[in-house]
Amino acid sequence: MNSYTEENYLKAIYSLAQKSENKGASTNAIATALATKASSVTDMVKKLAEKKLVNYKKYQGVTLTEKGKSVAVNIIRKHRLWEVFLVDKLNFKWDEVHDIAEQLEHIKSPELTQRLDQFLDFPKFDPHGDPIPDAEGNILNHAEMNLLSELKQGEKGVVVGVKDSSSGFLQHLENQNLMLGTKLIVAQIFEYDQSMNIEFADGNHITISQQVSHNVCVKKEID
Amino acid sequence: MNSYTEENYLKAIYSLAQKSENKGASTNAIATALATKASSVTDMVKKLAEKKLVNYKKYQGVTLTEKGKSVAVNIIRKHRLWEVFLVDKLNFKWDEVHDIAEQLEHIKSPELTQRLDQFLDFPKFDPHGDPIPDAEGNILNHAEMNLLSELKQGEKGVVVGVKDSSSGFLQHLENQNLMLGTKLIVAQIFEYDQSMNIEFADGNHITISQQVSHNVCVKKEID
DNA sequence: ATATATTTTTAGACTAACCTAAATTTTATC
DNA sequence: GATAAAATTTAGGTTAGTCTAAAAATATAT
Repeated sequence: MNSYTEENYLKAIYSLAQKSENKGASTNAIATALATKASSVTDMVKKLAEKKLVNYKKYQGVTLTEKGKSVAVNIIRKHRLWEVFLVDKLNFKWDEVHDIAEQLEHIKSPELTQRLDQFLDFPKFDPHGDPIPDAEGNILNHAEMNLLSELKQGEKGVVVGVKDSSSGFLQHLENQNLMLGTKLIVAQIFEYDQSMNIEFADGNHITISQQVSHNVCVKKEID
Repeated sequence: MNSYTEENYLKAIYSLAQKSENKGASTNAIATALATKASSVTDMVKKLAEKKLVNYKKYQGVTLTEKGKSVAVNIIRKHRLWEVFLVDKLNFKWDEVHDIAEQLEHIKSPELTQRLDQFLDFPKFDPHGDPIPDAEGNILNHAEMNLLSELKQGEKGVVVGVKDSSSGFLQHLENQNLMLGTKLIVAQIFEYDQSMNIEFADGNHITISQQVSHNVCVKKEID
């Protein structure tokens, strides 16, 4: 089992890796991210290396091992699920939840996480629009995702999530048959109000406002 | 702000004070409650005394100050609210929630506690039947409650809580169909070992040891 | 390529919380 | 009231995580 502090280091290293492509996280960068000193980072990184959670060579920066990545992603999963809970169920504003989720993410109980996920109807995005990793640690890369409103005429995509996860919006999508996994083609975009006509696999067409297309996340399909 | 560990000490001292009327908690008793050593307790108690959270005189045991009591009660409030959440919203069994609530009770955010309370419709009792302190720290008096072992032959009662909330004990009760809200009559008490035969509303009878009846709380029903 | 600046690591210390073992105080017993 | 037993405290040490200051390695600039 990893300590609260170890978990925070892994999370910081993970998110630094996201930002700077495939280079390892530097000692200083980690120190800045965690508001601590470089020497403390060196100590901790050695410990994480012993536990096979990071790859570390002196002076060469740090990367997560598969094991370390899986721990980090699980914490991010919990963080984002709790954020959904706080906003959707307890009516916090999206900008008030970070510090509380920062504490809740360390609660240890896989069963709790699973049940929370279910209670929240398996949300795919947190209130800030960041994707929530699934229980196996699969996480949608933000790079390979677009808002439906960003697609151009003729482009194909599959619905992978929503930005607005209010029950009103989800209801609306369901009424329109726009659901998770739905495949679609952008048939036409109307200049006037940026509303969009889309075609489903079964040939049916619907028109949606930009407000809607701006809150639906899709993965582009290239063929 | 108090550490996780300090909070656990305050909670332990509070609950020991409940049990043994108005005497201070002894060093050994605290050590046992927290599965630590007496010498560690002495160290921590000195620290809590410096912070004006407990009254402490060497060799004389410990009592909570008003400040310490208020911290302890707030943690108990959070613990019990989270237990309600886990059982009512996430469908955990009442004997599965203690360890998780033990972690959740330390989350620091008064706003969160308040909203959770509201989300749960301001519950007055946790799933084990223990009263939930309100935001000001007022807690319902356990006085109108008896241990099942205190009832006499022929007396009626309804199960409102447990003293031992270990999952082993709760499991045992469930197996015997002794649950929160269960109505019963004391059919017979066996002198030899003080074991007790009780009758349920449906006419079924079971016999329980004094160890069990001594850990079940009931509200007497007079008719 | 050498000197300088920056980054990183090491060395040595600190605090919180814990431990064991020994010393002290209180309580119980005769 | 002396003495044995039990409870409690003290003394000294450990580990996790942190720090400052100095040393070592790497990167940058002329």
